[in-house]
Amino acid sequence: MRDKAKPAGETRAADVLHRMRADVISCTLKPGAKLRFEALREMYGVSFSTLREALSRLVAEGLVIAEDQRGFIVAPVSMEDLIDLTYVRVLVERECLALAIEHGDDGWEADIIGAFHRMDRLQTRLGSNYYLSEEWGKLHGDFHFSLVAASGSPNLLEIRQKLFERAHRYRRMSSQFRTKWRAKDVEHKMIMDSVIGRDTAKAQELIERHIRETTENVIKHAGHLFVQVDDERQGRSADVAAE
Amino acid sequence: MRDKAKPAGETRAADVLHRMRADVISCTLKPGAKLRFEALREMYGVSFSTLREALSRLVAEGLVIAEDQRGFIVAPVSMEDLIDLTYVRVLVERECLALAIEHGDDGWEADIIGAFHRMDRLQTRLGSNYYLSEEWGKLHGDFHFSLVAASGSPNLLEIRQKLFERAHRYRRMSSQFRTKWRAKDVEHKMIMDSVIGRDTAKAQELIERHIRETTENVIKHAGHLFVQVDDERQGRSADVAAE
DNA sequence: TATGAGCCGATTTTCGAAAAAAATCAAACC
DNA sequence: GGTTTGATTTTTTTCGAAAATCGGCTCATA
Repeated sequence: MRDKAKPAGETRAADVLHRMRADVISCTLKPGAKLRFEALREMYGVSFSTLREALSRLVAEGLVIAEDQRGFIVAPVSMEDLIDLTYVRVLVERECLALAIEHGDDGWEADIIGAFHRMDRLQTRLGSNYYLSEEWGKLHGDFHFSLVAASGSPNLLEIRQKLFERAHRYRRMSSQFRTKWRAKDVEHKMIMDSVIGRDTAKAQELIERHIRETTENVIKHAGHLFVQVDDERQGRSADVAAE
Repeated sequence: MRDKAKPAGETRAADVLHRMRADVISCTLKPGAKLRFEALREMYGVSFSTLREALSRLVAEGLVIAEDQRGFIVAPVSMEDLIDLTYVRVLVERECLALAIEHGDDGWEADIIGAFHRMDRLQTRLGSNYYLSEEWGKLHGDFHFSLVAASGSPNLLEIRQKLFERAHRYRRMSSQFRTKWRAKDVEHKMIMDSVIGRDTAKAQELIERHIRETTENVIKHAGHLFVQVDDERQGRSADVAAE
């Protein structure tokens, strides 16, 4: 992420918002890190007010926390949050799946197959370290979204998307520490088949396991990074600052 | 809401955020209304940037919509949104209740009883038109929150809260047009009793009916206000502007 | 030595003017 | 007559300087 912005069509603040969200999710901006305006201004090439606007939206999304009169920090990660997040995601994803399977039409099925193949193809092309790639993360997100896209509930889908992004940050944390990746592609294939086969119970069962196993892997590989919240304002973070 | 702010402890932008959120929810700022900066600046007595920050957060909360390069509007209301919102709320409230009943302790029960009595007392004091009062709306919200406060899932509670506020806007819309109020207090009492009696199934059943009946009443009394989304950008809104 | 009042540098928060973009209106053209 | 083009006005968006606030430090006092 360097100097000059490229505000193509959208507003400059919206551009910064997108970039900052991506940077938080990908842990380029590390959990718990203090966000100093001077540094951010240089990083994204915009002014105070514009930054502040982007930060404010991230606050409302739960990716950044505002401490009144004391600036902003990247939302910390913790074991408790990961576990809670997993719980809520299971609830929401199961419901989304049921709705989508109920309402989905042929076009929806086609989109799923398309999304799967895009993800699968890139995976083959990138080889064993595919999961570190930013682009694969995107396609993986698209695939999971395609499964539930036909749910017909905008409100639920919006909630799902925010939870997914929060979880992606945890996935990303663990992927740095892993040398071998479990057979996700097989899981994805099975989930897709059960969804298109309109087997609601099985699809829900599979997605739940998929989510839970991912969480377990995150805890196993990245659990040591999590902040143990002390008593006072102390528990800054286990890790680095913005720069 | 007039001129000078009272930024007690919190930041001025946070203060404006709270006031604007209340004004959107209470429909002082009408659904679909264009939000012009000059007018808002006068209304809340702060500068452009500060306003923009507050608006940005409301955007992420779904109460305000940003149209790139064309400013902000209050999120419109619609039949479809109300129905979808109701669906999601039922799902979330049921889950929250189950969790709270499972995890709640004595203190939790005491808080519920306290919240109920505060609401009930004000209701008696205000007489037949209690539901128009801003203060009752607050205590009503507090009561419903107390029921689920012990759920132990911060993420789910946060989602619940935002959904509740969105729904409050619809409730508020209909309350203007109603002369008689159904026996909510009896319903609240029954819900409270089943929750404290740890009867999960019954509590879920009652809260679901409570939500659905409220929605039906909103549709009956305020349905005519909803925007029928036309084709193009046209569907401005059925109603008035900020001032 | 412990306590705390007051000052100083660093950082955040607010402001309103300036730049950019969209909307409005009018004249010219087909 | 109706549509396009271009200038003017209104509204939004961005900027960086100025004000407010915080956190740490010193130093006086008990």
